[in-house]
Amino acid sequence: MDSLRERKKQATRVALQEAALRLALRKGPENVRVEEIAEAVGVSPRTYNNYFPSREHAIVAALTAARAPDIPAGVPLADGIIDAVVRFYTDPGEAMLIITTNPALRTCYADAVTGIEEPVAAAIAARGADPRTAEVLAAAVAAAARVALRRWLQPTGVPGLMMVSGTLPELIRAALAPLSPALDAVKTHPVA
Amino acid sequence: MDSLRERKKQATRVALQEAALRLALRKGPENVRVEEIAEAVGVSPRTYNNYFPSREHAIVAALTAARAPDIPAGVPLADGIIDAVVRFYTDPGEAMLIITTNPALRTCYADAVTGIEEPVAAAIAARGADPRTAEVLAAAVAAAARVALRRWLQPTGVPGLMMVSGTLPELIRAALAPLSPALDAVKTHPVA
DNA sequence: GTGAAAAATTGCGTGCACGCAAGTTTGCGT
DNA sequence: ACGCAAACTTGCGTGCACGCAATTTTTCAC
Repeated sequence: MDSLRERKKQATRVALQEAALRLALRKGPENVRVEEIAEAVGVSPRTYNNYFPSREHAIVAALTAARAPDIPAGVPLADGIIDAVVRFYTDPGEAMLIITTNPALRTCYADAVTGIEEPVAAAIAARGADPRTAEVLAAAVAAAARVALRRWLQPTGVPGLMMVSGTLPELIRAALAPLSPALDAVKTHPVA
Repeated sequence: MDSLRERKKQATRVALQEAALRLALRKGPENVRVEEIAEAVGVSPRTYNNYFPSREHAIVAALTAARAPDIPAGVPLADGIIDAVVRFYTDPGEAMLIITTNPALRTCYADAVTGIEEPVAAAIAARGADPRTAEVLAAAVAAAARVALRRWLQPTGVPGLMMVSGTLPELIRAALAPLSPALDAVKTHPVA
C-alpha cells in the first residue's frame, strides 16, 4: 500500500511532527498551541488530533521517529538487550533538552518507552521463550528503562533545573542489570 | 497530624470516591459527569479536581482504597512478592466489573498498579538489596502485574483468536513467574 | 478570645481531547 | 472515463483539566 493516500498521510504526519518540534524549540513547549501546529501545516486543529492524541505526542514523535531497537543475536540475551536499549537511547541530538523543561513532555517521553516492548519481546521469543514470557520480560525491560529515564530527568529542588546523575547510557545499564538473571534464564525455561 | 483539617480532607476524599463509584454503578461510568459527583458531595467541580486529577481516578480510588500489599518475610523473595500481589488483586467485590466496561477506566486501573511499587521496593530493599536495584525490580513487578491485568481485562481480541485468560490470580502468577530469577538473585548482589 | 498566617475552596478563563455528522478526496471496478 | 464506496478532513459541541486570583476556613501564637 504505497498509494497516494498513504504517502499523503505520512507526509502530513511528518510535517506535523516537524512543525511541532520546530515551534517548541523556538517558543518553548508550553507556548505552542495545537492550533499553531495545525495551521503551520495547513490542516485543521481537529485533524491534528486525528494524528496525535495529545499536544505533546507530536513533539515526542519527532524525537523518536523511525527509530527501532535491534537486538543482536549470538550474544547472551541480557547483554544484547541492554546494548540495544542503550543504543536506542543514545542521544539523537540536543533537541532532547526541551524534554527536560516540561513536565507533560517528560511524562509523554517516558511513556514512549513502551514502543520498545514489541521488538524486545520479539527478540526474546526468537530465543525460544514462550511468547507470554517474552511479553512479560519485555515489559519489565521497558519498566527498567523508564526508571533510568526518570532518574536521568529527575528534577532538583530548583525550578527549571535538572539534576543529571550520570550519563543516560550508564543509568540504563545500571537499571537493566538487575533483570539479567531473568533474561538469561530464558534458555532454561523453553516451555514452548 | 490528626487535625480537624486533615480529617475533613480525608472525609471529602472518601465521600468523593464513594459518590463516584455509586453513580458509576447506577448510571454507567460514561454517564457520570464530574459536576454530579461534586454536587453529590456538596463541593465545587473545581474542588473535585483538587482531589483527583481525572474523572476516572475517583472511581478507581474507590476500588483500590486503603489496600496495601504486605510482603511476608521468611520465604523466598519471589514467592513472597507473588503471593502478596495475588492477594492484593484478589477481587474484593464484583464492583470490579464496571472496570471492564470502560476503556478509560481500564487504563486508569492499570496505571494504578504503580501503587504497589513503593511497598514492593521497600520489601526488596529490606532483604539487603541496593535501593536502586529494589526500585528497578519493583517497577518490573508492577509491569508484569500490568501485563496480567491487561490479559485479564482483554475481553475480546482479534476475532478468531481465543481468549485464553483464566482467573486473575492465575494470570498474575504466570506473569510474575519469569521475574523470579531476578528476584531470587537479590541475595547474591548485596552491594549495599 | 483575637488577629494574622497558612491552607483549602471556589469561580473564571483557556486550551485540549474527542464523539459525531456533515463535507471532501482518493481508490477501484467496470 | 465514470461513479460509487471507502477513507480522510473538517466544524461543531461538550466535558474535562488546570492555572490563577479572590474568598473562606482552619490553625496557632499571644
